[in-house]
Amino acid sequence: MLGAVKMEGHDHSDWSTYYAEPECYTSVGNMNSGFGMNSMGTYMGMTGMSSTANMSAGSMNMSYVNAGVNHGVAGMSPGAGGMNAMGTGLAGMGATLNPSMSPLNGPPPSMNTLASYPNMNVMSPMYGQSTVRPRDPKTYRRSYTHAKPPYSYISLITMAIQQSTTKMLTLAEIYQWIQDLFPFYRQNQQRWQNSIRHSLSFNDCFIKVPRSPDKPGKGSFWTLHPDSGNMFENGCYLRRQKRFKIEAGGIVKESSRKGTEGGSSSSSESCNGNDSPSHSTKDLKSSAPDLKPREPVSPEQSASPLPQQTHHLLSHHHSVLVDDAHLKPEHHYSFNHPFSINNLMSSEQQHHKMDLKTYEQMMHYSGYGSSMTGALSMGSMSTKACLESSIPTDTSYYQGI
DNA sequence: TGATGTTTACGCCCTA
DNA sequence: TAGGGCGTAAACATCA
Repeated sequence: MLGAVKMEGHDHSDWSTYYAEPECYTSVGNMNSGFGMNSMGTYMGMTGMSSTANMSAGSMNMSYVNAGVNHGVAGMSPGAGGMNAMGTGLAGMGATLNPSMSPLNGPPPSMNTLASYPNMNVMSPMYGQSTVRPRDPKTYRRSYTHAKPPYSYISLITMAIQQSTTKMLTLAEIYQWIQDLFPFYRQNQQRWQNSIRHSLSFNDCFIKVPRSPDKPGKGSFWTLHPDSGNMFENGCYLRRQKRFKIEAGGIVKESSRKGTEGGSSSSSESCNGNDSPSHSTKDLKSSAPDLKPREPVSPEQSASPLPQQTHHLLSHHHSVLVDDAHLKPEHHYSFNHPFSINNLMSSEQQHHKMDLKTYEQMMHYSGYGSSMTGALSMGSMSTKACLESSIPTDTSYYQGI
């Protein structure tokens, strides 16, 4: 299934020294059991957590979430406690984490603050200068901030777009989001940014939406194809099972490629079974240049400023999100995988809706390998209410920061 | 001029 | 081993 994630640190001359020790994040290859947490946890490094045996993998994942949330392109400031709901289910973790895990020594970390940025400093590789366990700087050289995240560029782009309130980002915003979230990408920008651009252009799952004339600026907005939602099965943002491909004629296909990446598909089935026939997906992509731009507005406004076509596109998307998600377990916002964007980008509302009972159940599953955990990360996201809470119209998360 | 966007090519790795 | 996903490089075009 998911391929092993190769550690890539091409430009670190002493890369091996960073990961010479077993704590380095390893292959996510065998996802069957405990994949998510093992791999995520190892990737994350969790320098401060190595001494925290009780720390569940799930909690690691959650900490990762916060990084994503707090560093979103929305300009959210870290540590605002937006992820309180996440903490809701982490009562047990507080004790585990504190005080050793908290660099603050300040306000007693509520469940809210558990998820806040300061803790991330300790728990996240991205901000990997642990303040918890002082080490000899000469001997402690591992820097997980330099670990390449186990996400493909497509995954990163998808995550960035999905976490944005408007579900549209400019290229620069995507760059910024990635860099903010993953310090690894603060270097060698030319290389990975080229890959990002390549991914955006090459993959049909990304749609370019031109700016409106009254919103001048560089570059277009990029959004996700409405039918691309299930590229990452189970929400695992590591490697797509199937590529989202739009064939001539508007058929969403799984592609095949050899030699040229754009090779046409041999299959005519719609992407991952998401056979939404309501519109021509080809049109969505091919006609993207014709789309009038979005107003970079709040989602509440998104219903109107968007040009007809774009609006149609997005509203279709939203309706799909709401309606289809309710019907289809494998939907965008039904991701229940440890590497799910939901684990990275869980919204306050989502976690509010994860009832405590569910969480308690979760906490009884020590191993992340349990199929429970992934779903738990999303709590009751399978419900329409939760799904709706995650659709773009819901900006309260950002507002609450 | 630099950022953005498109396209082609190639290699690596994984899975069936 | 072929097919497919992905990363990377590079050339080129367009645009602010």
